Amino acid sequence: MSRRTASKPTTEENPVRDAGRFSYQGLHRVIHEKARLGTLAALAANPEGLLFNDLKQLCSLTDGNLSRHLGILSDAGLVETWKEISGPRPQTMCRLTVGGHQRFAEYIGVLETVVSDAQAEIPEDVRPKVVARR
Amino acid sequence: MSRRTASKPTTEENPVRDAGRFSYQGLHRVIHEKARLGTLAALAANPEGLLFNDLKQLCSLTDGNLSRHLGILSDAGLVETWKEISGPRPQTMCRLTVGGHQRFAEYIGVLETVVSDAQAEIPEDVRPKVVARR
DNA sequence: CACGATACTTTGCAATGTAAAGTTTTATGC
DNA sequence: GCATAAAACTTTACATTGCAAAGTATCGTG
Repeated sequence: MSRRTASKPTTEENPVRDAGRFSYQGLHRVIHEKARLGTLAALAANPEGLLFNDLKQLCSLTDGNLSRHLGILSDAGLVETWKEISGPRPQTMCRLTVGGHQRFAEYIGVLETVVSDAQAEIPEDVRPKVVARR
Repeated sequence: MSRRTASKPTTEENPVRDAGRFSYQGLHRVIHEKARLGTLAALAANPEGLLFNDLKQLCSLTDGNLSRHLGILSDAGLVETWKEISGPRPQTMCRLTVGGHQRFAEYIGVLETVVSDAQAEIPEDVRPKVVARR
């Protein structure tokens, strides 16, 4: 079991032929930031939208933090927010825009590439398994 | 084909039960930053190590940029660098440390979670396929 | 109608990603 | 053999931005 499962190193003998191979241009900052990535993932998992407070809990963010990140995501056209008047006081609802959904999907596609690049070289005995949560 | 393939929204009716579900604590900044993620992926793909310049090309980074990021990765104990005197002038070689390899693998494990979280809710027709490169 | 709670928003600081300029060492032309 | 250029990094400075603490506005309650 000492042989690596993967093929020989990608760049063996001539690394420059693969210039830009690991630049991951698609990892745009607006989405890549951890808090916003979590936010988008939560919204993607709840297409009907989420209340500000639920989103806050799901992503373990403070009020100020979520507010700022939502602002950034709104400015980027990835999410939309509106006031909902169901209940005692109005609350902010948010959801992905159509474009946001698309761009998030593209970003995830790049992440898949990163993961498969990495799995090609990380031996199984070191690689943690993905397990179901809770 | 209009039904979503995934189960009902994770947080339906009671989002708070899933508090922290999308906080992605394992996405540590040292690794998560795009330039460093690319650097680590390149080094993981070349376990024997890479020259400063080859790494620079592979990740499409400037000299100063790579230098700084390598410094950060070294300080964090993820990579090690040394001078190699093969050739006309000494060049810097870098490779993952054992711990760096391990921590990178853990990080990738979290990324897998992010990807599978996202894939659960992104319909296939919007989801870009992962294709072989070049 | 004062007081507290809820639901955010704004502000300020500290961290850091990026590029331009600087440094050191080695070849090369005159 | 000295000046100039190139290679290989390193340092510096600036602009961005993530985060938390403080601030604001609205609503229920006694």
